[in-house]
Amino acid sequence: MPELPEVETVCKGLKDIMDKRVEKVFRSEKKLRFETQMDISELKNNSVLDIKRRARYIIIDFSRGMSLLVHLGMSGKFIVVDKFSKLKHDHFALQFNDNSWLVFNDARRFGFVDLLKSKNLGKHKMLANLGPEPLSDEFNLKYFSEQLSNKKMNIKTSLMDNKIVVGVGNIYASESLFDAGILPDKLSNSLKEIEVRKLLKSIKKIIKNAIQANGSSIRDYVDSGGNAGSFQNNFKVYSRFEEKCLICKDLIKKIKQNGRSTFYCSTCQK
DNA sequence: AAGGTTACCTGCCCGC
DNA sequence: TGCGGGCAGGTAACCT
Repeated sequence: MPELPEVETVCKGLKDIMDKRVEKVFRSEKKLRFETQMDISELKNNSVLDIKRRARYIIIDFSRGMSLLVHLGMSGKFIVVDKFSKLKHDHFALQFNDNSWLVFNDARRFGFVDLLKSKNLGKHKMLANLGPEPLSDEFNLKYFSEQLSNKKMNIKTSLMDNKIVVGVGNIYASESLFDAGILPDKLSNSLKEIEVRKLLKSIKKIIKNAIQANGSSIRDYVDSGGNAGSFQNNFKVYSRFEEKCLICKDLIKKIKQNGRSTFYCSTCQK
């Protein structure tokens, strides 16, 4: 499901649960990506101190030095509801002292929930080797040029490499390359400085705009309040195979790169 | 050792 | 209507 703008939107919505105290915990029988390090019943009687995002991971800090690390995978939802109805793909839930519930629902179960000591977060295998946030100052021209100059793989695959920059997934990789006017199958180390500069700017712009639109909803993405995003209305190429390019009217093309669909305009992108 | 391929899952949509 | 194939927003363990 989610790329950075979607996870950011979910996180913003979760501010509702700030300071609430956990009264009950629920875990389904089904396996997620992996099991929690600590027993989730440890959360009982502890309060939510903070909610953060790093890359596509959601971090909820609780009292007594515990943190919940959550990834939504492809199909995960993290929703606050008044009544918990144990739907088919509900795998984890917390009931708070005001009787509201925080529910993790994930049909494909590529996501996970982990509970660990906050001080161990930095060492967590999923967080330890991440590149910079796309909107941060560390993601700058010097850094980006250096990273790409080492890479022989196509530029679209590099954009989706979390060691280079986090949070840019299949949608925003295609959209950023279109915005920058760069063909997705160019080799990363073949980009000229002016192209790297353009691409850097486009990634930041697209991610920023998508956050403002509360993310993109294609099939089933919803935020913590159950609301869809609207950035799908701004797609220039993604999921527009054989539709007219909004700029030049030529037909949008689709190719497979690393097993994932890439959309682009062969006239506007060089 | 970088870079490509496969696995992990369920659901939906399309063509036959 | 049913069934098989292909596809889906992610990540990392495997191979070469």
